[in-house]
Amino acid sequence: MTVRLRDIAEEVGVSVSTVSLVLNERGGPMVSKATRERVKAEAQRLGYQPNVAARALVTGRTHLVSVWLPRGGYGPGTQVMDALQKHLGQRGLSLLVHPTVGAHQYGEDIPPNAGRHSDGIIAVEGPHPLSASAKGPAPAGVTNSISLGAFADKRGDWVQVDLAQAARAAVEHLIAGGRQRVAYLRSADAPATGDPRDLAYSELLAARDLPTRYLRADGHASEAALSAIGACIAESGEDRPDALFCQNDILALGAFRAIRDAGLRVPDDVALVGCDGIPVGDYLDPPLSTIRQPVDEMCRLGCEFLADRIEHPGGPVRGATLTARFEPKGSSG
Amino acid sequence: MTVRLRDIAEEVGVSVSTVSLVLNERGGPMVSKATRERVKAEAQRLGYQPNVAARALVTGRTHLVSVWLPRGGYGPGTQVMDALQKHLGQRGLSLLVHPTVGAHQYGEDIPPNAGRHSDGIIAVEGPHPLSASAKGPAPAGVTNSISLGAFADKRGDWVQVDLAQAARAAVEHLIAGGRQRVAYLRSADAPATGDPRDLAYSELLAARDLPTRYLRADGHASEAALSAIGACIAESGEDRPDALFCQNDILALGAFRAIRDAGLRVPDDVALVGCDGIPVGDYLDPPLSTIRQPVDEMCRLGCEFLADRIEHPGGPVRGATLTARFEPKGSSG
DNA sequence: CCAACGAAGTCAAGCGTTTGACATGCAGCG
DNA sequence: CGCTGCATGTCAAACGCTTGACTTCGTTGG
Repeated sequence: MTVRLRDIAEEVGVSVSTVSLVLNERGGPMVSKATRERVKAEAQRLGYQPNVAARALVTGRTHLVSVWLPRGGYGPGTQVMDALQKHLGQRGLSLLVHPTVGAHQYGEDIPPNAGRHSDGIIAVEGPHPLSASAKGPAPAGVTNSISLGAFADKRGDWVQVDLAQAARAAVEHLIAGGRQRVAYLRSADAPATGDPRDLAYSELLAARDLPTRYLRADGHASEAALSAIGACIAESGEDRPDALFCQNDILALGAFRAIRDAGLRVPDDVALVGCDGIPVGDYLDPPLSTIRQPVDEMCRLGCEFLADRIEHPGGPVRGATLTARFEPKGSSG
Repeated sequence: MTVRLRDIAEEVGVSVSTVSLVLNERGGPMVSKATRERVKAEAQRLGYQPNVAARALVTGRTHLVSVWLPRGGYGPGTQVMDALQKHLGQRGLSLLVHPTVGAHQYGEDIPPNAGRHSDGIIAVEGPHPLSASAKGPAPAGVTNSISLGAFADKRGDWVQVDLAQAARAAVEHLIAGGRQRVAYLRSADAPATGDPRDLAYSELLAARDLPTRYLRADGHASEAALSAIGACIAESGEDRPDALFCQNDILALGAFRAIRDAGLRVPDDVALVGCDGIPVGDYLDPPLSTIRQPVDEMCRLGCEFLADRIEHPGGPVRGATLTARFEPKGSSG
């Protein structure tokens, strides 16, 4: 059988309360040094581990945090998870991961009792679970949550990654390289409006009187980009884009291949810029120009804000803005 | 406040037990259709969601499953998580993810109470948590676990992916392509012995009287492969390998780049084969030859075995072997 | 010598569910 | 009319832990 507080208490000859007091190092009534030592030793010897359910029942805290993470096309997913684990772990919290259908919608992937298991929710590239825009069932009993990413929802705690400057830098870099027909490739799954990449693109091209061209991949996956760009090149002839700004690196990967499949070269024939800074980008030939997101810092702040809110539910709303950096590499000329 | 069984009971005018009985559809005492409807309606109206901690305390089940997943260099990580979520979700289980330091060792990443939160553990490319070889603290109260992957630990339930045939096919493919100096690149973090890729390599080369050459990357990351292969090429001169069999795709990625950085071409100068079948492999130029793991099937079976064991802890040990497939693409000529 | 006090520890209620044992009422039967 | 049997429901203990209120006892100050 698993060992309970009572087992330790009986062994040592004290009450259950005393054992609890000792093991939790609480400030309550005092326990003599001698008893404390005996209790600790016995707990150690028996290999006691608290029953988290019982503890959660009375304290109302589980020391678990739910992470709602876009599935599939979300490139930085692994980095985000590792970073979150690192920072949450330092505060004694573990990760309950719910991959969701996509950015800004939660769908069927979140069980209705999702909120009950955890002390808080980290919505990566998604709105706060209770917001009107959070499609899908609102889990019961959720009060602590934070929204992270480029599309952070600011109706609660948030950490936003500002892509605007980097996006402008990227587009200007393409234009400065002499590109005349710059296209923008976005995923059909992404929020349609307010994308800072899109904004930078349309603004800067308009300012130079260059034509814009919007391409749409049917989903987040590389495959979708592959067929979208393949079709675009096939039907455009000489009019095909000579530069491509992709909403994310996964799409860029598909575009990369479509360009080569068409017998064209990157960056000579088509310059390519992605977004996110996924690790494999550096290992392509040529390496992928990208907008690198400060994933670790974003997660660090997010964990700090959420952990603080869990401790003090009534505290003021907190937010922070980080800036992404454009990193030109070989793929953009 | 959150709504409890008692709130529903008072509203409807029945006892808490009755409400519990209705909501759990248990076979116990009968409840009239009329009451049942009233209870359900009221639960719906109040938005009742059970307190999982209280339930876990009495039933001993949390409906959570811990996944111990190698961090960093483990390519199929995201695929595995998505597949596990899909299959566990169908059985009402959610995912508690613990990224660990690496295959076959758990280290500091597993909190000592990890076992208490979940009904079972899925050790991906790792030994059963209670095995002697599971370095790191053995979490208390763990009885249900399954080991998944190429290095499945068979001292409990397991699903193994057999790489042997595919590895032989890969090596033979390289030899058949006329390669004379085939090298094998492995990670220093991987288990040193019993690797079927290694075995196929050494056996088949010996059978042909071809020289073997072992290269070692200092870790799982592409970066480690980059410097290992870079150094190898620099110091070998004409003697450099003309084919490279990599323990996994992430390493292959680094090797890919090192080869190009040295001014050599894939596959003309060096043929390349990886292992795992990570999604990006298809988008490289040329696409990466790889040994594709049946990730989804592995996860499906793993979830089935584990879920069954959770239901019937005393059942017989179960195991299954799946075979990986060699998929030659452009990178191996 | 007695009141007051602090240190050390215990009591017991309560967290929200589940569940086997029991209660109630009514129909049918001999 | 008393009994059995069934349908419908309630009781109350238990799960393991936390915590505010309380007890006990030895010491100290007046």
